[in-house]
Amino acid sequence: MVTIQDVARAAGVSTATVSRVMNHSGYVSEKTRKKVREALKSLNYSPNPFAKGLITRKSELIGYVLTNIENPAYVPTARGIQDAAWVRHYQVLIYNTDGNEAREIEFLSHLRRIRVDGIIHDSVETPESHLIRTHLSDLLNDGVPIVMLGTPIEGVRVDRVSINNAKGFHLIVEHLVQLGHRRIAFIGGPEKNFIAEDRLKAFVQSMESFGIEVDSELVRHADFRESGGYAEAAHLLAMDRPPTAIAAANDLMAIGVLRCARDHGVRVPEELAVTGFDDIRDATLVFPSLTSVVVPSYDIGKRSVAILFERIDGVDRLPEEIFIEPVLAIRESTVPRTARRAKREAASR
Amino acid sequence: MVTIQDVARAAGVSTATVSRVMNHSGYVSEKTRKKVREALKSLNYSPNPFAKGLITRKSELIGYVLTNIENPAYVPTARGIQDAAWVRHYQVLIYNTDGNEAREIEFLSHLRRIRVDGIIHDSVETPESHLIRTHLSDLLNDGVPIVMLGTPIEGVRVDRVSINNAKGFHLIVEHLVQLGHRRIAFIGGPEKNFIAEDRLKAFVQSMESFGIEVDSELVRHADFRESGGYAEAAHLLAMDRPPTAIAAANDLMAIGVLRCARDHGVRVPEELAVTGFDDIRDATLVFPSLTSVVVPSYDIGKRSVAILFERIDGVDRLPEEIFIEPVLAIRESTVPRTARRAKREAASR
DNA sequence: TTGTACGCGTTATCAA
DNA sequence: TTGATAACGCGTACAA
Repeated sequence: MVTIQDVARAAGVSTATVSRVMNHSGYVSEKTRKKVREALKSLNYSPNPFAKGLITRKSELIGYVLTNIENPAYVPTARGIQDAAWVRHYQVLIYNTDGNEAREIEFLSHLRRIRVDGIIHDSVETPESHLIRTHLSDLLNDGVPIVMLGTPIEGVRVDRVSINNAKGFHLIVEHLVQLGHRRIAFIGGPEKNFIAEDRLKAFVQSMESFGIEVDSELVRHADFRESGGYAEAAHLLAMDRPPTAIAAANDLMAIGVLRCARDHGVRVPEELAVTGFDDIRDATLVFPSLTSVVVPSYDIGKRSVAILFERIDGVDRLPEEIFIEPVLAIRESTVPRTARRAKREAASR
Repeated sequence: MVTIQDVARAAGVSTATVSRVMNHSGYVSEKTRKKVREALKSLNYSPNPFAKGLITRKSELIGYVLTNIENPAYVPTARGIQDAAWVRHYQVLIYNTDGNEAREIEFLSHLRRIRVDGIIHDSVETPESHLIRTHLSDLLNDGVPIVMLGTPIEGVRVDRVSINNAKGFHLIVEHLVQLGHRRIAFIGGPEKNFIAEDRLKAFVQSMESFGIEVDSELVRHADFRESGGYAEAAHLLAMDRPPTAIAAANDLMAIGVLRCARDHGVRVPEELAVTGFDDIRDATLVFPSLTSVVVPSYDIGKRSVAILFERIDGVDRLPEEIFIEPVLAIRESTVPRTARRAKREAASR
C-alpha cells in the first residue's frame, strides 16, 4: 500500500507538504501543490484511516441502534440517517438488538470500542435492567453524543426526536368520529412498553376529547406484529357487540386486522373501519389500502443526524426534545373508494 | 481516554504483558494475568482501534454495496450479512447506489480509503461505463476480497452467489401450465439489464420446454417497480386477446399487476393468474396473496459473508459461483383459497 | 515469564 | 512556504 512517504518522495517534497495539500491546511505554493497533486494521482494514494484516526480521533462512523431493520417502519429512518451522514462522508453502522438486552449491551460496548463519533438510539423496547443506562452513560462520559429516537432511557438526558403520538391519535379519532364511529377499539403494543403506553394514552385522551368514554373491553394489547393484530381482531370481532372501528397502534397490526376481517367475511370499511400508524409502504400496497398516520421517518433520520453533527462539532447546549407532527393519510380502510371520489369531486367544485 | 500504558501502570506490569493478556498471546502467569484483568476492568479499558488497525491492518468492517435498502427484496440479505458478520464482531457498511454510477464510484473509493476487509457487491444495474470495473479491480489488487450477488461485472472475476433464475421460472411456468394456462404474459425489467435478461431468458426457455411458443406481444419491459407492473398490466388487459396469466420478474411489479386487475374489475385468480419473484414479505401481506418464487435472501447474505471470511482469512482458490436453488410458494394469486384447501385435504387423505 | 523498544502512517508543532 | 520530527496507542521481535 502506498503511503504519504511514497507520495512525498515522488513529488520531491516532505510528508508535511503532502499532508497540507491533502487537508487544505497551511500554505503551499501553487507550483508545489500541482506537483503533489500529480504524485497523488499517479500513485492512486489514499491515506491510512488508522493513522489518521490516531491523530484526529474521529472515526467518521456513526452507530444506529434499532430493534430490527427487517421491520419496515425503520427502513426509511435508516436511509435518512445514511443519506445525511454521507454528506460528510460518514458511514453508518446498523445494530439490530431484536429487543435483546444482552445483545444491546454487547453492541454498546462495541460502539465504544470502535470509537464511533455518535450514536442514534432507536428502540421500541423499554429496558428492564439498568445496564443499558450504564453503558450509555459511559459513552456520554467519553464524549460520544447520542440522539434518542424511540424509547427514552430513564436517567439518560440527551437530545431526542419524537413523534407526537397525541396529535397522531387525535387525527385518527377525529377522522373516525366524523365518519360516525363511536365504538372504536384499540389494539396496542405490549404493556410496560413506553411507546405502547404513549400511544394508548394518546388514544384514550383523544376519545375523551370527543366525549366518548373508552370501553375497556375494547382496549387490547398485542406485540406490534401482524399476527398479534390478527389475534386481537379475532377476539374483538367475536364479541357480542363488536366495534365498528379498530385503531391499531402500528401498521403491521392493522394489516393483521385487515386479514382477520377478510377471513371472517367482515367487509372493510363498510362493516369495519381500520386504521394504522407509521404509514409504512405496505399500507398502500395492501387491499384495502390502509388509513394511517404518516410519520416522516426519512426526515426524522436526517434530522437526527443533523443534531448529532452539531454535537460532534462541539455545540454546547442543554439536551432538547423535538416533536415531529404527523399527518393523516386517508385510504380505503376507512372510506370506500367511491365515497372518496365523490368527496374529491364535491371538493373540487 | 485510558490507554494500555495506564493499565500497565495500574497493574504494575509492562504494556507488552497487558497486550498479551488482551490478545491471549504469549505466556503470562496466572497471577499476573489476574492483576491485569483487574486493572483492565477497574479502568474500563478498551483498546484504541486506530492504533490496533495500524498494526493488524484489519478494520473489521465489510461493505455492502446495493441499489437501495428501501427495496424490501434487499433487507433480508442485509440482515443475513450483518448477522454473519457479527459472529466475528465485524460490522457492515451499507452503500445505496440508487443505480447511480457516479455515486457508486464515490462509494468504491470510500471503501478503499477506509480499508474495509471485504465487500459484498449486489446491484441490479448493469454498469455502462468501465469505471466501476476499474475501481473494483483496484480494490482486488489491494487484496480486498469481493463477493458478487446481483449483476456480475464484466472482467471482474470473483466469487459469486446467484439465484438459479432458470429453475425459478421453470417452477412458475410449470405451475401455471398445470393450471391450464397457455397464454402467459411476462413483465420483465429494463432492457440491457443483466438480471432482467436472465429472467426473461429463463421464462422463454421454460415456456419452450412445455412446448408453448411465446407470443412476443405478451412480453413486456418495465422497471422492477410497482408502478411499472401496473402500467404494463393495463396494456396487457386492454388487448383483444388478453393473457390468462401474468408472470412478473419480481414481486413489486406483480403487486402492481394485482392492483391494476382490481381497478379493472378483473378477478384474480379466477380470470387472471399472477405470479411474482423474490417472495418479499409483502407477497404474503397483499390480497390476494402472491404466488412467488422464494429466494432465501437471508441465507444468501450469510453465505456471502462465509465466503468473504474465507478470503479474508487468506484462502487461495479460483473464484467460484454458487447457485441458490429457489422454491415455489403457491398462494391465492394463482389458486383460489378454497381450491387450495380442497387440494390439501385431498393430499392428506 | 516479563520488559524494552521499534514501527505502523498520519497530523501538527516548531524551526528554518 | 517548506521540512524535520514528535506524538498518537498498539503489537511484537528480541532481550533478559
